[in-house]
Amino acid sequence: MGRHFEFNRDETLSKAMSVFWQKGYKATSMKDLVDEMGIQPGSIYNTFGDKHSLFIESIKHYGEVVTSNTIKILNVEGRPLENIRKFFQEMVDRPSDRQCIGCLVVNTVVELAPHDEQVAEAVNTILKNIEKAFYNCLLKAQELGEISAESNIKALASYFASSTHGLLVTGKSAAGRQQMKDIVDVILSTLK
Amino acid sequence: MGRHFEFNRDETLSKAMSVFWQKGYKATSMKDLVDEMGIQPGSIYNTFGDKHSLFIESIKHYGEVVTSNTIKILNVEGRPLENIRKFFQEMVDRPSDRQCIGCLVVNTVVELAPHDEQVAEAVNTILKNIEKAFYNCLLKAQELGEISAESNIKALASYFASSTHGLLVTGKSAAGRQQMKDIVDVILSTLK
DNA sequence: TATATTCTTGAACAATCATTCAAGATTTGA
DNA sequence: TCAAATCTTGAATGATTGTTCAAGAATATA
Repeated sequence: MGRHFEFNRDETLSKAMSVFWQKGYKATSMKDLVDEMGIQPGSIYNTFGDKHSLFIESIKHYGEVVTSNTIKILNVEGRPLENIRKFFQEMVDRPSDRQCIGCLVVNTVVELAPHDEQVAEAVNTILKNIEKAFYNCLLKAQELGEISAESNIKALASYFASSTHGLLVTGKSAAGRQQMKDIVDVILSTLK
Repeated sequence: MGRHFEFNRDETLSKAMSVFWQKGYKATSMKDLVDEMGIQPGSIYNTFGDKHSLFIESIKHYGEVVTSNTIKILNVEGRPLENIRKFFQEMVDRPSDRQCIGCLVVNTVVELAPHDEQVAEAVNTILKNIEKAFYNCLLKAQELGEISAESNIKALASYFASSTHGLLVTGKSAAGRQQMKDIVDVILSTLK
């Protein structure tokens, strides 16, 4: 009983996520959120709590929607190493505006994680998922004999995750496509 | 003629730089700067202009003092590849609080560069210097026969710079020392 | 239809933000 | 010693911040 919600919770959360992704946490004002989400402050506070809680939810939403979609390619059946190559190729092929906004998780690690325990926890969960995806992929590659049984795939997984972060930062600066391609070539050379 | 300055310009600039480094641009308030720099708003505005100008100067100061000191190791005479290894070893050996604040340039690339042309320019200048340092080091390695003449040292220089950014992000998250060491081992394996 | 319940609105709030400026302090040159 | 010049101070400014809340709108049940 009572009045119905006039907006879809997931849709507005997704819009909030986009604003935080583009502008960062501190630079996003409640006015920005009101404008973009299309609902008034009261509805935001009633639905998501305060700005900080909305941000935490936005990060989790990012992990469930954006990140999990990005790393899906690593789970494709067939040739694991080829999946890793495609993953990095994908990072190079992004249009320049997409390079500029980078990744909400990496952006947040840099801006907030060291000063905010709650944010750090939400972000680290996603980071672990990324690393796990690389690890599982490398494990399959090892089982299929695509890489040596002596390879330290735990170290390799951490390395590919860290390399991804590096590319996301490099993509945000004035790096051109060719430079990104060069870097990816070297990153992937560790698989030979 | 007239009253003398009671503070040293470079010293206060260095203090401002430290605050921005620790907290980021948006999260640093004028009150923070007044507290840390030890001078009143009027003196800050009189000496450095507004907050944004002070930030630009802080970045340039960082490039001249911190970055240039960090990459100095790449120019040491003798065995260039050993210099690169020492450079990355240095990144691993940093204490955890140093890992957390990361690098002002990388922090700024992520937080501001995509939305602020002036900042982007100041930051890109430093990024180019880092890459150039790697390039010159690799060039010497090639001349000394430490690496093959066929190596694409331009790509390698971009790669090492990008890898450094990745490590700085990884260091800001919950990564432990062993994980950082593992990553560095893989990064350096491209030199073999 | 009447009442209770719940969501929406947006004006109002106190706190904080970056910035300014007039008054006071200090120094130099006359 | 006086006047001009320059730096320091910190209260005041208006804008913006995140947040609240009372009034209005919509729905469900009785």
